[in-house]
Amino acid sequence: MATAVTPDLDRAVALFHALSDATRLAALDMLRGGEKCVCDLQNELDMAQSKLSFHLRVLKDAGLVEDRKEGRWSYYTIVPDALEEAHDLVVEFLPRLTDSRRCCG
Amino acid sequence: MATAVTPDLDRAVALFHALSDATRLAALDMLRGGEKCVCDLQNELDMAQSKLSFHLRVLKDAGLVEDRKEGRWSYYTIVPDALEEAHDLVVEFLPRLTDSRRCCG
DNA sequence: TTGATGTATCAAGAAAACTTGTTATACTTC
DNA sequence: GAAGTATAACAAGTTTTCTTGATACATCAA
Repeated sequence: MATAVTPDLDRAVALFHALSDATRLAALDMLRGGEKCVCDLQNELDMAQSKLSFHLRVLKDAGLVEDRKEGRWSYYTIVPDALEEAHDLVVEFLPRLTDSRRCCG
Repeated sequence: MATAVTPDLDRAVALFHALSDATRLAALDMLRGGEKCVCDLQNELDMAQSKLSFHLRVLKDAGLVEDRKEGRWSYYTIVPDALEEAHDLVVEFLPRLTDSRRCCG
């Protein structure tokens, strides 16, 4: 009930921050096509390995992606639930239909 | 066509950045109830005036709110279209259903 | 006009985020 | 093992963003 009315601001800040960087969105965009290894992301995004690793970490910490190790490769995938969550949070900031009186009479 | 497939990363970065701060989300949350003057936001959020002004500016620059002057007051309102835009951008990062083959065979 | 109020803007410092280069670790192949 | 590869993590420097205090401007009240 309360969660439906009052958005979880901390979670929202964390999610939106993770989404607010071009490198991270480019990586997410690649991952829309399915699981990718870091090597592929790195090849296509053409950036320093440590830089990509940093941004993947930010995405992972926000819960937007998951990783999986296999041999010497790490595979990343999008976590759709986290995007749903972001989606819901955005919607929660839409104006309420009621209670729209003005202030400062 | 291309816009439906490839999210506008710059716009997404700008919108998500504007949404990635607790002060700004708190202000937006207040504005869900309808138009408010800066004075009301300031009273309720209890912060330095210049700080609030700074964050309102960020929201305005991102197109998330609009302002209107009346006498010595400034009134702010949410721009629902911008939130719709953010909403759409989030959805665009959900994985595609097709083309989810793995890499690195 | 004078003084008070509401708000925006600016400048300087503080804090956070990002980048780059380096090092560490785990796995694989020889 | 030794050497090479994929990736993570760290450290130092840079850039961006945020905060704070001061100032400016417009409006309103007296």
